[in-house]
Amino acid sequence: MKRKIPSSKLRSAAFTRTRADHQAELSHDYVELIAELIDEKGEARGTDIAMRLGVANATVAKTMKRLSDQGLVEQEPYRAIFLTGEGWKMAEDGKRKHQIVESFLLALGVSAQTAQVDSEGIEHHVSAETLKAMARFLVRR
Amino acid sequence: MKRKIPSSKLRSAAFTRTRADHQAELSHDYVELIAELIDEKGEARGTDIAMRLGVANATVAKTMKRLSDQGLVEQEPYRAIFLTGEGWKMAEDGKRKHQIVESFLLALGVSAQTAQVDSEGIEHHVSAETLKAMARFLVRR
DNA sequence: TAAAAAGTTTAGCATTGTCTAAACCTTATG
DNA sequence: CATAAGGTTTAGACAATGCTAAACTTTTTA
Repeated sequence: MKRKIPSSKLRSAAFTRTRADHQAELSHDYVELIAELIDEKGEARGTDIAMRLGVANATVAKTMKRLSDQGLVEQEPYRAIFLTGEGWKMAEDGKRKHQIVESFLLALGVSAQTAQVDSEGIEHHVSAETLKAMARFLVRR
Repeated sequence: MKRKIPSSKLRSAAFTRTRADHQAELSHDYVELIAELIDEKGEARGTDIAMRLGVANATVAKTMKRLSDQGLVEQEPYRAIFLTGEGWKMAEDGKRKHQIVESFLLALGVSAQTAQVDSEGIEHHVSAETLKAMARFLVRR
């Protein structure tokens, strides 16, 4: 009973998804960095986030409000930023994905630096199925 | 004389690149679709673009103005849209990339539908080096 | 060929993510 | 412990991308 999905439908869906993805990606990047900073230093401060991400302090402050509304981070005014349970889950998930993709690219034979940079970009667009295939490749190759 | 690039620098660069990529992605998607429509029907009309991409007519009109400013498309008022030389180059480049990534995912063992969807997302984040590695894999596997 | 239908453009608005500059707290230091 | 230095927040601006509604042009059709 499987019907072929018309490619125009698929395209429109993919395009719509792209828009949503871009917002999600930003959240992921911020959340993952906050997790790293907490691991490294015990807390994540606005300035540190701004510096590492290469954006202005004000941008970080505004983004933190959004992430807070989304239930991903917790923050008191003028204090450092922490992750909620959900935030941690997202960060760990991202890290896992990232590691698989990066290792995969290395195994494929690209340079360490390219693997690092490309995996940041690719990480957010890899479905569970593709991720599994990459993991399989790493084991079986 | 090679110095190790600090990971914070790399991250900021990657993040910055991500922002630029997101803007470029939209242009790419529009341009590639226009190319497809011209191949299929001889011309690309606003309504067709809007329908396939799932956006409003007005959005297409606005985007076309931007693409025109960027020298990617050509258009007379109330007439169909065509690509400039640069536009064609971009479209062909994207198509080539897309095909490599999609074939690669298939070769990796993911389903046809996942390959189609994921390749749309991944395509825009793959460097020349990674693309080459994927092509090599396709040939040598 | 005049009227209806279809397509395109313009106007005006909303949202997101960024910035700079200024105001505001907190921490460190003399 | 007063003040300077350093972080944080707020205000206001801007560009990109999207929308709806209305105006306008082109094409179709009766």
